[in-house]
Amino acid sequence: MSIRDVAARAGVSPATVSRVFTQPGAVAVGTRERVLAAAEEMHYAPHPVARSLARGRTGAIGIVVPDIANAFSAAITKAVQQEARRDGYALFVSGSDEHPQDEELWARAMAPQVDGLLLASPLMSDDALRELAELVPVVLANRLVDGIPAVVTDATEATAHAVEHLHALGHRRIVYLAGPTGSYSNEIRLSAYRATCELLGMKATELGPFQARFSSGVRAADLVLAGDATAVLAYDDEVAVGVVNRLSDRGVRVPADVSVVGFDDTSLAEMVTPRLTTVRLPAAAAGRQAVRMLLHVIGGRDGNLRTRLALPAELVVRASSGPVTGRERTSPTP
Amino acid sequence: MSIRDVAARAGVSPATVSRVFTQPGAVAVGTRERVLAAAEEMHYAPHPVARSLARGRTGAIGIVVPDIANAFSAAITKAVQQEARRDGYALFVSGSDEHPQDEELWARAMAPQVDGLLLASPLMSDDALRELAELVPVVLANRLVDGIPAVVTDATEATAHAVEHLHALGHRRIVYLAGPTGSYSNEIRLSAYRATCELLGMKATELGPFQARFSSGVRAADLVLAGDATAVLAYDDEVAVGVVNRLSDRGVRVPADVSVVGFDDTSLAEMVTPRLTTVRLPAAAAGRQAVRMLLHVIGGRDGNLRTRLALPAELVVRASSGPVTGRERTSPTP
DNA sequence: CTGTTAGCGCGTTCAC
DNA sequence: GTGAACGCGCTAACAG
Repeated sequence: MSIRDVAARAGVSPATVSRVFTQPGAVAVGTRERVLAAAEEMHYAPHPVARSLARGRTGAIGIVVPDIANAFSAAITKAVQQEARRDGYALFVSGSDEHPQDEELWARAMAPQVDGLLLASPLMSDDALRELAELVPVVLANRLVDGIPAVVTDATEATAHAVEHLHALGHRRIVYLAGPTGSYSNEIRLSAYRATCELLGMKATELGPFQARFSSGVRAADLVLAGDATAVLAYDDEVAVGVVNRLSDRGVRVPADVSVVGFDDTSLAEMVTPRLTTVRLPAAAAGRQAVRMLLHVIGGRDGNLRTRLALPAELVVRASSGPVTGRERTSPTP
Repeated sequence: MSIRDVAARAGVSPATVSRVFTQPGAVAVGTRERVLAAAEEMHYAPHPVARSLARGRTGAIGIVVPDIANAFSAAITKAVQQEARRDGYALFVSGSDEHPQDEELWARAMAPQVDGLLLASPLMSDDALRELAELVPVVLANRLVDGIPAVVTDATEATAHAVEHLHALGHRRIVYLAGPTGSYSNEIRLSAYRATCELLGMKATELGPFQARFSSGVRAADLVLAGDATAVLAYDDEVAVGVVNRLSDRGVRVPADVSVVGFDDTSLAEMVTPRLTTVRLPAAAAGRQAVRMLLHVIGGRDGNLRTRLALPAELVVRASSGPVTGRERTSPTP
């Protein structure tokens, strides 16, 4: 049942049927209704693949995230999928497992079958990114590269707030648990952390790099305890939760002995005990805006959309950060 | 740069170029290398859309999950994506937000642009499912419908183990927090719960239905406390964690006063305090097997793959379940 | 082993 | 407002 069958059934040419589905206004009302009726009866719908070939557009976009199962990636993906769907676009998803090479591989594999690509927190090189952007419209999320449109969640200010918050609680030795090297998010957080420490006259100490997962936090916790820090700024919520867990297991109380702050404010943050103080990143908004930007680049959109957008983050104070009381150079019970 | 350009450059016909990329063995070595060289120089790669149209297959499969951001859905999706990629298939993803109608809508939207569809814990009717399966190869995950291939995680036995576990700890009043009505997982859990209660001479009590999310658990906790149950079997980990949180907030200790058991064993289970006793569902294995089955149905696979697979679940005892001590008809401090 | 011939199903000029 | 003709890029059936 192709366009020809419908045409025959309705007594018109295939071209007219095509018009009915692409520019209904250009067809006489009577003809249109006759065609629609025929299509309805035959359960006809335009074949997406044939349409793609003829139009040169696929009606699909793709997204590559560091880890599909990671709560932050999932939050972005969810928003992206919803927004894409609103415009009739389907969404391809691929996870890179934080491997720059896989990332590039999957991105290139997707490129020819989509109208545009969304890269979330990509780790590949600027050059690789630019080459990719030659092949297909690309929008970056949480990464900045000259010449490529991007949406970033800007945690600079909020990170400063986090450090100030801890400082105000009396903390003078705060350690930052670094995320993946080359990650834009990590660089922003790290530099804001350093700058604020300097501003407040504290020494900046970093541990890592760590992969953005729970087990990294567990491992990091022992490293933290080996030092004299009273507060931890972890790369993301998962790491932070790992830290809290291990600390608790070792008898160190949070926040009485050590304060812990995360990043992202994924749903996890409110589910753990104590509830996590964290820097909230607008994942859903970023995902939505990235799609808008991508569809704009792909074309068809009117109005001038900005090609670079920074969405501010925000410190959310909960229960994992508190005043300094316990751990003053006294080593914890192991 | 199409197949014709490469053909011209290599001095062969388009058909030969096509063969080089589809059945290299059928082309003389010399010719093949000449073609490959030409293709290389011109950065030629077969156009996926044109290929799809000619072959009648898209090289993509789709999955519809209840909620992209849900940890269990994400775990399945991740495994599915990895397995699909191994066979060169791209993956479309769509979330239904647990709305049966959206579910059907997105599934139908995907149908014409994929070679097969994976439906995870679908809520739509059997008939809707069968109609869909007429349109495109379908494999179900965690749902059983006559005539449609399926992979299910079978929690029957493990649910019994969970109830026995609680019974052995001295619990005699266990309440089950039901998940979405019409959900296969919920039905399995519920009936196994009832059967085991009966077997052990306990009254089965249910609350719900609840949506599979944290906030549902929070709400459910108060309902639980209004009754006299000493143990809770929650539809899934998220709900269980919601229960634990609210219980803690109300001064009820877990597991000293009330024991809580979840389902899924998502990463969440090990991240919360106390660590969650839960029935582990083999999400990744189910995802992988579902893909294998789908690709088998789509065709090309040899060997006889079973069309229905049940993967056993397993009770994982952690810290949220313990002996009855506290709550013996004494109402908790609000 | 290779080339020729036909489509796959639709969109889009052009005339009418 | 409508139809005929051509092309999107590739694969498949048939010759040779």
